[in-house]
Amino acid sequence: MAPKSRTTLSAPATRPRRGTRQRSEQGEGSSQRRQALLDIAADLFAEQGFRSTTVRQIGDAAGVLSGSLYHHFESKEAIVDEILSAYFTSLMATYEEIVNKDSEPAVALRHLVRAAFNSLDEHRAAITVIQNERGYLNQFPRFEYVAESEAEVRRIWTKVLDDGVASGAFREDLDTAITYRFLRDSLWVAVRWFTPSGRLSADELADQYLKLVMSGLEKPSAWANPDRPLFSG
Amino acid sequence: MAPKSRTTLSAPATRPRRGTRQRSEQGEGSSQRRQALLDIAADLFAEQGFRSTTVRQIGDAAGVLSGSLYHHFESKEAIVDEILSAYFTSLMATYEEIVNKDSEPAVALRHLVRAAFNSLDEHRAAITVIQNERGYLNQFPRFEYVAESEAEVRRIWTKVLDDGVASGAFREDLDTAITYRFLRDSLWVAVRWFTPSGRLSADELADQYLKLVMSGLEKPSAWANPDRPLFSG
DNA sequence: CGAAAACAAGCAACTGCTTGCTCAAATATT
DNA sequence: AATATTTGAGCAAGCAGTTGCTTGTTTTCG
Repeated sequence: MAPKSRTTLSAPATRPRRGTRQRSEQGEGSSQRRQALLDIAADLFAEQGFRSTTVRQIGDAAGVLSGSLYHHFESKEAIVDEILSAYFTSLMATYEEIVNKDSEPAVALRHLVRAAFNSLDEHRAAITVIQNERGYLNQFPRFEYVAESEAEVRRIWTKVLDDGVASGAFREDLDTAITYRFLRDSLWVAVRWFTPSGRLSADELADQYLKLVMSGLEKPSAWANPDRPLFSG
Repeated sequence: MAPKSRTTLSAPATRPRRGTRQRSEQGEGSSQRRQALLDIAADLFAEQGFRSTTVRQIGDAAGVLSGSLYHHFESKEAIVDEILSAYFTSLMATYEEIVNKDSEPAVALRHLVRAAFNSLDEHRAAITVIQNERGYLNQFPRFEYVAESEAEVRRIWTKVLDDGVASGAFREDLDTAITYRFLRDSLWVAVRWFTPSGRLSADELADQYLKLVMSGLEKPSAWANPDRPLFSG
């Protein structure tokens, strides 16, 4: 698994660069078979991580010899690459929609939290791989976009927090940088135990989480209005 | 790295007791060299994970050929085993001390949180490996104690939360099981970014965290006493 | 048909681990 | 003190199996 100076970038990269003939619309070709293989690989990556998953395991799970995978994908790395880019593309679209609404910070935060929980199941593999293998992937130019996208995500969340502090919705002594890390960690790591078939749905879990995070563990003191809303909006 | 039906236990079986004195009950011997090798391996495990770290990398980092490691350790698994058991032994001792004090739930919680942050640096490798490789290690009887210890940890934390709800210190509508998971996740995953040489010390970070988690993001309403303590105790 | 998909076989590099040996320092015996 | 023995630590070489990937051929099927 040497770096192997392949220059292809992320998924939207245009060149299939496969041999002589360029079959129409290849590369991004979306045969169902191809997508099925991606899903199978994603499941394994989510379970065992990227490095610890072998191409032979992927082949076995797909009922195919490992060599046959290379008819569909350039390399094992190309497989995660597609999984990761799909995740970030989807995530960024969701975020765009949320922040473009220009809602109150507390409302925007709720939308972000819900979006996070709702993405856990569909993008389990991407989230797991990024968490467990960020350092490793960072070595490769191919995966530079991962760090860039993460920075963008951080900017979006932090802005919502900062806006909330500025508008008086959140406590003014909030360290938004650290708060973001706590939120991000607890949200994304939930990928390890959250399943939509469990006791709580993604939205219910998001609401539980918001209640905890907005109002805290502590019981409101007796002299405080017991009916005050958990969060405004 | 298959489970491998564990046939040879090697050395101690055949060898008769050494002459006059017997020390070094084999394996548990703790020369400084041995400890140094453990530390080196721990750093690599923390950086790359257990499965992705090779014995040759450990050897290289120690300035030794990989084969020489087997003079000190039975196997690569034996190395993580020692790292993990050391962690749990230390953690349980700390917990014992905390819960034996029988303090108020909010105080006990604070102690638990501080203990968690303070363990991050010293036990970085153990915490990282457990997080990223729990599923894999669970396959082996050798590592059964990991799951058992984790369950014990969960019991301890959950009891503190339940006590807090019962005593009225924490809000009564708290789902303590879910709350524990959120707390655990955000605390333990901080191992990825926390360094004691950073902006905040472990205790300072613990206090930031407690402030967030006890009182929440939301600004106390105007009619509430602005001087109410963040947590009692 | 002819393209898409899979197979069979294998390569070079790497995996955890074992073996037989060296060698200096510590310990025991004379 | 001088000699003999044991021990701790390591090296060099290599094992059997696994890794990602390649190549040439065969099957499947619209």
